[in-house]
Amino acid sequence: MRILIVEDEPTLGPQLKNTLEQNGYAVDLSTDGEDGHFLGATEDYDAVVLDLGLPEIDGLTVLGMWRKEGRTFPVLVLTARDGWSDKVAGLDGGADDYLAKPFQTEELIARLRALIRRASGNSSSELIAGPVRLDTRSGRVTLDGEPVKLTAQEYKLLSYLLHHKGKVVSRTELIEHIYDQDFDRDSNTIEVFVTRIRKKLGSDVITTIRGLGYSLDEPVGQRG
Amino acid sequence: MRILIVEDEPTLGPQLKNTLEQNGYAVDLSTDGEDGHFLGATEDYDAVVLDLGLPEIDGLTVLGMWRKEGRTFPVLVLTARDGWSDKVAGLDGGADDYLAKPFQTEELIARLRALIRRASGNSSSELIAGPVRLDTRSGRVTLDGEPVKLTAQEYKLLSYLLHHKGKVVSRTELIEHIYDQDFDRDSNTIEVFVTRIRKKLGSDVITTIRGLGYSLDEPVGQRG
DNA sequence: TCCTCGACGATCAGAATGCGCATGGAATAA
DNA sequence: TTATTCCATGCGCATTCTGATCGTCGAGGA
Repeated sequence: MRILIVEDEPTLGPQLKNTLEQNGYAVDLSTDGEDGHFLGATEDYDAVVLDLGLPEIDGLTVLGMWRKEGRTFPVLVLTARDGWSDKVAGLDGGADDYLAKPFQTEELIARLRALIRRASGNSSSELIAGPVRLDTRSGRVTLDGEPVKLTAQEYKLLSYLLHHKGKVVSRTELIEHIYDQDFDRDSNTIEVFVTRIRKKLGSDVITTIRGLGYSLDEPVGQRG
Repeated sequence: MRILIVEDEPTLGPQLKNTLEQNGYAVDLSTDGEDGHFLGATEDYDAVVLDLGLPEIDGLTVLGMWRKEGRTFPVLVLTARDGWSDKVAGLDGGADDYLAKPFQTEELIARLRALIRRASGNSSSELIAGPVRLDTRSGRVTLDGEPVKLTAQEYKLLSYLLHHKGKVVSRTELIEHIYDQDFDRDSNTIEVFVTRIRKKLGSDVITTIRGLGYSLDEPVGQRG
């Protein structure tokens, strides 16, 4: 899952980025409205954390532009003030959730998780595909009930596939959502991690659609 | 489905081509207006992605020329962000849809899909012929509800026939729309793939019109 | 109506291609 | 150091293409 943070405070921004990365997200950080807007318009994010009090362009304006341009990613709005009116304005302006500063990072993470879950149409925090279960809250993965130890990247990849179960996910899409902005697209890392995951969880968990990408639901073999 | 991209930016162009090819399209890329116009005038495309800001000849001019020459393929116009007037001019000039740069590739793909669907007169993303169903969004094919695994080329061929249900499609037309520019036209690959598809989906799905080509609905021979 | 012939399409098997997989080792982070 | 991630290489196999052969349809003549 890839997240954009638009936050100008010099300490809070990097700190958030760090925390979220430790929680298994790929994070891009932007410190002003213009750059932030550009990133949100070009790159493909699973969620955005947007501070309303930005220099240059106001956060609400950025949000409005995104929505006008048809961007649908969930946006979590941060505001400094007691800003009750800000909250209203934010939600009206197309925000999906709202958090008043100061806040505890734990809460931010919980809310982000919920946003991403909702956006991908899942109702539970536990994602299931056959014998594999992934709990987005604890970050644990089990196979037939047995806990399995996944590395960070393995987890990210599996998580993204689980969030888009049934859909064919191209290698490009995986790269875009697992890594942040600057990453060399010409490599076979995705294949490597798919191989690793298959070794740990069984080879039939992830289906290869040759020439297109990977998928989680088995495309053939249902009966009735 | 075959698509022409006219885009001069050295990174965006190839990247788009790559993405679209991963999504099962045959793609030709042209980097300037003159060449682009020539391709659009001579070859047969299912849709065109046209950047307005081109060197030499302006994109709008190219579009105008095509329309004057009687080209009817749907055109998706790309323009720089502020270009509100560009949008109006583009739509007036015969464009079918409009996307402001920067944009997300996902959205481009979705819009292209919609354009091609509309151009072929289909209203749903699901194409149906008898017991066969093809969902253009997920790329899945089912026979009597059972999922069927098709290879990339098989899928392209079937997809084109479904988009032109009822029409007799010549072998040449199929080759032109399934492969990109440079492909040896003298081969019997089409026959081979028709055979393969018939094996997977039943021999009565595709009707042979001797001397002309293939067809999906039998144009003659309904009863009652 | 039947037969013959020619042309076109269908099918098959082998060859070639290219994609995806696996592995080991280098680079990096913890 | 140890674990993880990344990269490069070679290999295997599914897919695609080619060429040859077989089958079938239809026209024309008797």
